[in-house]
Amino acid sequence: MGNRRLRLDFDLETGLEHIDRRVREAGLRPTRQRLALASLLFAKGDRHLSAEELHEEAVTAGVPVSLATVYNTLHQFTEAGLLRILAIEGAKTYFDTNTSDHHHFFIEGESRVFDIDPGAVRVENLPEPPEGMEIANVDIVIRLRPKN
Amino acid sequence: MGNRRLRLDFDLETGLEHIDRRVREAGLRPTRQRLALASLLFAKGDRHLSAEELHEEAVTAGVPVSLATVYNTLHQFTEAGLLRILAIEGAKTYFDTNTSDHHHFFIEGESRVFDIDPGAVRVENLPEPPEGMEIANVDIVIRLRPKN
DNA sequence: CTGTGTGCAAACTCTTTGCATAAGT
DNA sequence: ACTTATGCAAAGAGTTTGCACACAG
Repeated sequence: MGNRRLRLDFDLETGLEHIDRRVREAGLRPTRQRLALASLLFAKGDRHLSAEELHEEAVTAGVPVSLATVYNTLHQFTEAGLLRILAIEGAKTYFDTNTSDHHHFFIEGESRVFDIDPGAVRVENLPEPPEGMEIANVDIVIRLRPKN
Repeated sequence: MGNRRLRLDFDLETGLEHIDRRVREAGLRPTRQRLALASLLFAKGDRHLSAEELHEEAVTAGVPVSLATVYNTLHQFTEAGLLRILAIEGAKTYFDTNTSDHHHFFIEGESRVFDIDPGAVRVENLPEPPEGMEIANVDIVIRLRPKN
C-alpha cells in the first residue's frame, strides 16, 4: 500500500510528491484537482493569476476542473497560507504564489502584474497605526503605462 | 440674465458658485444631479466613497438621483481629474476626492479607507520601470486590523 | 429648439452557494 | 462505509449599457 495516489493520470510538472505533501500539510485532501491546480500554481516560480486564468490553464493542461472548484481551491490555499490575495484592480482578484513581503508593478489596461525586485523599494517612516489597530500588511502597487 | 441656475431647489453646502465653476471647467453641464453630487463630494474635505455610498447620501440629502447617474458622474469627474479611483478591495471601487499624491490606511472587514498623513510615508529607491514604460502612479495601502 | 443628461431596467462580469454525484481514506 | 470535494446551474454583488423622456443652453 505505497502511495499509489502519487501516480496521477495526467502529467504536469515533476515534483508531485512535494506538491502532494504541500496540499496535505495545508490540511486538504490531495485530490486530482487540487494537485493539478497546485502544480500549475507552484511549479513555475512566482505567479499572479486570476481564477479565470488558472481555470483556463488547467483545462488546457487536460485537467477538466470547474471554475467553482478553482475559486474554492484558491480560497482554501489562501487560508492555508499558500497564496496571497492581490487587490489591484477593481474587478478581478489576483492570487499571488509568493506570500512573502514584496510589491508589484501593474500595467494599466493589460491587467498584467509582476513583482518588483525585492529590496528595490523601501518604505521609510511607516506611520503609526491608529489606536487599537495594528498593521496587517503594506502593499505597494506601482502602476505603469506605456511611455509614448 | 445673471446665473439664475445657481439658485438650486435643494440646500446642501454653501459655495455653490465654486462647485458650479468646477463642474463647468470639467467640461460638464452643471445639472442638478452633478452639482448635488459635486457638493457632497467636495464640500467636506477628503472623502473616500463608493458609488453606492454616494448614491445613498444624495438620496438622503433629498436629491433623488439614480445609481446609474452616480456611476456616470463619478467616471466623468474622474476623467476630468476631479477624482481618483482607489483599487483597494476586490469588489468595490472607491473614489477619492483628493487627487494629489498620498496613500491610504484600509481597515479590513470594515471597508473603511482613510488618508495617511502626507509626508508620513516615503518610498525610497523607486525601482526603474521596465523598458518603454513609465510610472503612472504609486499606491501604498496599509491594511489594518484590530489589535487584540 | 437641439443636444446632452437622466432614469429605468436589462445585461454583464466576477464570484459565491446549494445540492446531487463522485472521489479520497 | 464515511466524509469531504466536485460540478453544475442558479443566485448575488457591483457595474455598465440602451433607450425613451427631461432638462440645460
